[in-house]
Amino acid sequence: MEGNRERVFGGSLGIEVGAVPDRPSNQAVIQACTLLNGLDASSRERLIECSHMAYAERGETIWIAGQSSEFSAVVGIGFVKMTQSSPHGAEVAVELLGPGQCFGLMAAIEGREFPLTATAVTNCWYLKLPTREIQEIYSASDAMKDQIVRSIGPRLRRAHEMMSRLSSGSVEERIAAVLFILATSYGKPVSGGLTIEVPLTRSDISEMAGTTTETTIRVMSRWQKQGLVTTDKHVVTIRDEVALSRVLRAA
Amino acid sequence: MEGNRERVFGGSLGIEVGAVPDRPSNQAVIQACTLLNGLDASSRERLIECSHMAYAERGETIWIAGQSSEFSAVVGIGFVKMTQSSPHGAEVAVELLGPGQCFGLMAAIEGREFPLTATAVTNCWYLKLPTREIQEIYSASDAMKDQIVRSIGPRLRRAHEMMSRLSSGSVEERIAAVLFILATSYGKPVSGGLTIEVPLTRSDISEMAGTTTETTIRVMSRWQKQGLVTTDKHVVTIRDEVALSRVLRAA
DNA sequence: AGCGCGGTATGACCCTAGTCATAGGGTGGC
DNA sequence: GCCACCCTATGACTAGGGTCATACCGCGCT
Repeated sequence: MEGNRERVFGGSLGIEVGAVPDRPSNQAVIQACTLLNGLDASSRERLIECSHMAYAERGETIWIAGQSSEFSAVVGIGFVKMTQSSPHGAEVAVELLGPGQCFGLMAAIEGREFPLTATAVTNCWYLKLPTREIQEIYSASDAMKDQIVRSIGPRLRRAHEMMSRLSSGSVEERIAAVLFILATSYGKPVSGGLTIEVPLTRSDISEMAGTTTETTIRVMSRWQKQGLVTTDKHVVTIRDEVALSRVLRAA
Repeated sequence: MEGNRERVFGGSLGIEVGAVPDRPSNQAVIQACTLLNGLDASSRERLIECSHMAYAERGETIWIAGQSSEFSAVVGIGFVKMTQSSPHGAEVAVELLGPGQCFGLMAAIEGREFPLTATAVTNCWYLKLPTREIQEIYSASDAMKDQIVRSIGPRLRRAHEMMSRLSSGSVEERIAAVLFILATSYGKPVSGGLTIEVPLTRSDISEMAGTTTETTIRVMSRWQKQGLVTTDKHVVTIRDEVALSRVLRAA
């Protein structure tokens, strides 16, 4: 948990990723989380009490796969990626989480080790929820179970879609697919494009597309030359949506 | 729902896949399903009443992605694969289900279209559960929600593991990984090996490994020559587990 | 100032695996 | 009995993209 130097990159759109963002309140984070927001007032109070806010710098590991789950977490400010390490040591990003999203919750409920590694993609604040309390609240709350079931459906579907894209299709397609998937969750329309409001390095993107950094750079710099995308301080903007979506369909 | 011709292949181990297997009772199928077995007696009775058994031949499509979910289903006898179609029309198998496993349940609960296509891998009997009843039972049953949450954790983990294997690693590795994953669910130790109790064509395996039929045939016939695996009537037996597991780790 | 580091950019090389083509065995249909 | 179809098998060709190497830029650290 480091200091407060100003290392601004990704400055557009008020993200200010290099700087340490303001610490949000426990309450605000829990309120922003649909999974927890449905809880009754007393459980929510209790969670607010026993949770504590933590800070992670860009690139910092929040936990590694295999660790026992003493707590799960909710993203407050910033972005967190969940990676699975492949047999060769390469990390494959399987999920990218933004404000209000839970991670490590399933492991906590089931009382097992974290299956994935959590890493901060930007400087971020996250709220640590003690496993004990989560388990108690979970077993008592019908609403929370329902919320979880409903939240997992989309996750599973995204995972299946990524699987199909990873196994068939060229690298170009996969990179384009990653950009569009990110845009659906984190895209904001701006004049002359659609900005993905997460500062990502080429290497981050390559992890998600299941390719190498070099290839991602090659593909994306070609797209930049063709005016399909632009990058400003690690923030990617899709400039020509139709042209980029043609990549998805083209051989 | 076709007839009863005898097309025996996959005869070992009492699977008799070509023949039409005996029709199981609604009750037996629901009892075999951990997700539904936890229900209270009255809900179970009701489900047994309103469900009806259906038959699908090897290769038959049970439903296709995008269809609205009038019912979900439980495998009674046989195996069903869930596939996601990639943008180029190739079907990628993301899950393989055996007796007692539910499919289409999440779509039914959420009241949305099926995200995946369900296809019979062997001749099989499956029980169709009307969406209406499932939704009612779901919303009333705390136990069912809990069961679903717990059953989905492993599915998500398997999906993430497959993602990491698909995106990094050679085709050989991926095929070996598929065999081992299948073996953990459907493997039975036999003298001199570990038999995967599902009759699968090379093409089925290639769908799961995200590669082509030809490459799968090439790789597996080489393994056969080296004595790592054998195939009898589409049933694969791992003969040399340590050698095959070395493939996972190698280059 | 100088160094180190992380990210971007680009070229050369080569190997993996996808594509296309061809053939043989087993099974069901007519 | 013959044809058609599916599955297995194998060869030849090619290209996509992974690997290695090199360079440049901006930034922070000493």
